[in-house]
Amino acid sequence: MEPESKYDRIIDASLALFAERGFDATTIPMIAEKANVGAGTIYRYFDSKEDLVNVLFQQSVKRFMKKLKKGYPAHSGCVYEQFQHIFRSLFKFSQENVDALYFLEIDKTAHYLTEKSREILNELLDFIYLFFEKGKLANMIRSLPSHILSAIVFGIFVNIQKLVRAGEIQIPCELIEEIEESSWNAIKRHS
Amino acid sequence: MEPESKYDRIIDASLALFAERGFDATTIPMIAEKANVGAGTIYRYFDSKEDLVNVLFQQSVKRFMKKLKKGYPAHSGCVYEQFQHIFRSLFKFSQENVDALYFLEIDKTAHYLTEKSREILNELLDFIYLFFEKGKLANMIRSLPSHILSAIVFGIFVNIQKLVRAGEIQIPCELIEEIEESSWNAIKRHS
Amino acid sequence: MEPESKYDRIIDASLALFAERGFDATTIPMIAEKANVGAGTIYRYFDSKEDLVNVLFQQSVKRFMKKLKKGYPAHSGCVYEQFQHIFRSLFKFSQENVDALYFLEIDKTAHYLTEKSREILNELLDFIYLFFEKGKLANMIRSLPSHILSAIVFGIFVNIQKLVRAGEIQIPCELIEEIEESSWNAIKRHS
Amino acid sequence: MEPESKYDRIIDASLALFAERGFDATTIPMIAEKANVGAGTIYRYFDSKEDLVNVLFQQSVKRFMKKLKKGYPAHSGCVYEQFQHIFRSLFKFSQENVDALYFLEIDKTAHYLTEKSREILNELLDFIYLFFEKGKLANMIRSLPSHILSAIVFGIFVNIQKLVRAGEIQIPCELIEEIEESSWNAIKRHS
DNA sequence: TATGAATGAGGGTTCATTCAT
DNA sequence: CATGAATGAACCCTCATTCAT
Repeated sequence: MEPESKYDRIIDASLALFAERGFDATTIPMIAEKANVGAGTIYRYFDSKEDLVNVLFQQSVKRFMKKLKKGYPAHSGCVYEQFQHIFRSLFKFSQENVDALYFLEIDKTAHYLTEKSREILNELLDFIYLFFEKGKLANMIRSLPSHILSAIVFGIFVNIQKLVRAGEIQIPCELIEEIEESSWNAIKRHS
Repeated sequence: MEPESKYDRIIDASLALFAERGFDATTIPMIAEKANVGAGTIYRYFDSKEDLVNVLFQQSVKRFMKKLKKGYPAHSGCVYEQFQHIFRSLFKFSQENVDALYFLEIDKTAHYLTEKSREILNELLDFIYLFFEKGKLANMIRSLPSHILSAIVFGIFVNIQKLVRAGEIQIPCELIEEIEESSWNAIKRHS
Repeated sequence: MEPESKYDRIIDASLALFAERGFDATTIPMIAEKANVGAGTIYRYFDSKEDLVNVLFQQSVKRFMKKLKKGYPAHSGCVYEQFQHIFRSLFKFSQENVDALYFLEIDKTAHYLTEKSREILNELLDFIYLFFEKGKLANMIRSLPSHILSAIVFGIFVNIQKLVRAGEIQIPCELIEEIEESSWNAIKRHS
Repeated sequence: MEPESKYDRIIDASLALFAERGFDATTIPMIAEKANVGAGTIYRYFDSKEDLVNVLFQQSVKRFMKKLKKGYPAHSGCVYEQFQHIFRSLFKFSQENVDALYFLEIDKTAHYLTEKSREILNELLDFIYLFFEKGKLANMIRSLPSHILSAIVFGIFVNIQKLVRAGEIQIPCELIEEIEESSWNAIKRHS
């Protein structure tokens, strides 16, 4: 018997496969084999393949948001400190689950996402956008639309994470401060 | 009769569909209908769906590379000028064909890419990497691995382009200089 | 705990479901839920779904046959009296168990019936046929093959019973004498 | 190559199988094999298995209704003549297509029938009911609800037709007049 | 004895690909 | 050359049946 419960094995296997191949190219038999369960077993835990991906999506977004909000220096007023918190949350999150980051890369318009999933993603985005709005008011952040600023930070991070998953970078830990600074430079206001 | 040749119509239709829906969610009948040809006709020009996507991929990468090399200030020695050229090539390329950019967003590990396609992508990457290596030697670029620097620039651009295609940004033309500066700030050496 | 034994609850639940939905559209989980037992429990009492339906079939046919034979005026010689007994047995049987009648409506060629079940049905038919044969000899019954005469009487009754189960007739009790007469008219010899 | 078109072969094969085994016990592979076509081919002609059965149902009911209305002595006023027409239409219809009669035996509440199908069946039933209503007014028909009278006539005919399909009766042609009379006796008013 | 989680064969259906026209 | 009807492998999913508890 495997160390994990069947549910966990299905979660892990499908997360890995979705991250590697995408939703449409991942088949239920693939997930079943990787999770070492029967194909039918997946349907004891999830209504459908679509349900499964949405559970994973919502779980991932919620976990990231929890990590983000935990210890967020909302009242320090220091924009850079807040940025650092966001960036390091992203890093820690990706360290804990390389594959879950796949969902932060997903297009909001992905055809298999439910309305509920989109709502949850929007909660995350609202949080991020708020940071940028405040940062702009404080004259610390570039005067760009918040969704563009967001696209910049996440674009950088997610694209680098792809390299990690592809095995092209072993331990980005040492570089992470450099990348953090680089990201900050991308969005900060250069007086 | 349509203005374009059947071959071109197939190319255009499949490019648009792959960009909109992804490879796996795009079917041959969909392409045939959009291209206004019979499904069988596609197989007169391409061996398979996989062949088609690889032709498109290679064509897109090659076109971008051509644009990149044309007028590239290789000998000026000015790193910033070179960066500007790269960034503006990217922008012009995306202006001329919104859909082709889909392939610059594609993971090198996409399950349908052939070895040949990966090689061609690597040619592009080598060019980009060379720029970064020289830039680092010239003390103009951050001391980060070149594939990370590349991931930063392309991560920013492609992620923003997603917003364009999603219709969330109407005319990024006005913002493009801002974004260019932002990207440059992300990679340049801040003494 | 339910009033009935688990066996009885399975019998009742499956009978109701087969009558309502048919054999093929009834699933074991459905039966288990309605009977308030685990799905596996059904297999402690029956070898298979097919076995279950055959047990029900045979039980139903036997019960009806028992009712038919009980008090049958075999020696009165009065064909009409005998017919009345048959018809009223059918009616009483359907009153006592609306669902069991499902099996008298079943085609002898139903794909899930075993040879044994067919034999038992034939025993019933033989009894019925004998009645018709004697009735014809006594010049009381139309000169038609017995299986046709049988098809007439059962066709009428079972088809009307369908209306009852569909809820289109509330209380056929008042009409039953009319229907009995109608059925008798269909088969009796009109001199 | 078979004599019929693929469409016709699918129609014939599925009609035979539905009549023999019922909707739920008939599988698409079964139909494909009997029709000598690929399974996928069925979906070029029908949206789904449900669509197929509804097409067959509506076709059958419409054909029967057409036959029924053709030459119907609506204005003769002679109830017996009208009954004869109905009965003989039923007979001719069953002669032309043994299997199509399956659908006149179908429960109106069958889970796979669409609303459209039910409407079409109701048109047929309205026609039949009207005959009975007029017959009762003319004091020629028993004073029973029309749907019961209808159940009687169709119950008889369809049940006998089952014997034909089971191969238990070879040529009912000779007996048909007897059966017609028998059916008439079942519903006519015996003064 | 009783359970229901687990299974995998087989259901309905889609779609990349072929080929007769 | 061009087509689209035809195919069947493989998709997602259900459910009869088994078996560890």
